[in-house]
Amino acid sequence: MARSKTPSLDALRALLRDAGLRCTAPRVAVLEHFQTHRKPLSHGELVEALADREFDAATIYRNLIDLEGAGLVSRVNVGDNVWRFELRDQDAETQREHPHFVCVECGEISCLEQVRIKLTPAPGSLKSVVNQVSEILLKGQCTRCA
Amino acid sequence: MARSKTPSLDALRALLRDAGLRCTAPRVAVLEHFQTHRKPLSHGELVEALADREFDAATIYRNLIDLEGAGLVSRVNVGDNVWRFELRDQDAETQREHPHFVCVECGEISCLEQVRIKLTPAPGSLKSVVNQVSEILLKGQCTRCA
DNA sequence: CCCCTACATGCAAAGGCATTGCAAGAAGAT
DNA sequence: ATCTTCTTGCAATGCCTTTGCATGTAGGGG
Repeated sequence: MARSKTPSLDALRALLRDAGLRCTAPRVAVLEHFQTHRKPLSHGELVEALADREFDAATIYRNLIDLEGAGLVSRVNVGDNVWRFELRDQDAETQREHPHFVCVECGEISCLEQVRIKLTPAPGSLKSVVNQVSEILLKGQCTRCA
Repeated sequence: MARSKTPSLDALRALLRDAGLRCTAPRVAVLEHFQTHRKPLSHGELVEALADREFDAATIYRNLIDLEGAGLVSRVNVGDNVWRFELRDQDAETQREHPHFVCVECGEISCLEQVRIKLTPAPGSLKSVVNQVSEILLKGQCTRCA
């Protein structure tokens, strides 16, 4: 099966159905937008992006929560006190959370899909506190702002 | 000079003065509290902790901002959409930002002072986007919640 | 030691995003 | 086609963050 680069609406509907969610216009629209904008988006950004569809903001909000609950999107916080959501990789077990990088100057958010991060336990603190790392956020300066 | 374990009020005042800030009761109180509670605290937590002093919440809020601007405290966001502040290491150049770890279950925040983190650029994405990393946040499960 | 000015505080209010209650509406099974 | 259950719209609330403005005070100068 080819990697569905095509935002086939039917595929999205199937995705929703399989997740146990009803296929409603707002949900499909949200998923479709994520499909074509593969990076963390806030509720507000999504509402604005779909403004022409005239969905209620609360509906989109609850859809994001629902999609998160269904595992279709994941919620990330890049440090500006605004929740963001992004499409989760649905490819079976390939599914791996990736670190995010936020430029402290321009605010651009990047998904570091390819980067490996290694924690060196050093002395004692790490092992005594950290059991498992599930999310990584890096902040700094991006190359464009350098 | 010994590492000032003593929350000497005079030392705190000097710290403020050197930072170009006036020594007011709220500021000293805030710094003193940080001195004895060395971990990220939110504005709300601070207000509550200093409730008996009856400082205005807005005053404490602005003090946090001022202290941050002066480099005495740093602002961190552990992913719960609430700003937190913590005392910054003032020891000359020893001063190094450390990664933070937040347990997604109990919410406990840990400062990983000793941990070294290595980013493996892998393919292309890292180098093309990241110029400099200044802040690291890890989330996961702590050993107590394991 | 008193005076002055710039900076800080208190009080109040506004803004933004997150979250929820409720009645009307629509998806999907029968 | 009908019915049940999940969703949507609309409105309102809550919490945290942020700011305006008049009053008060720290700290330098006289």
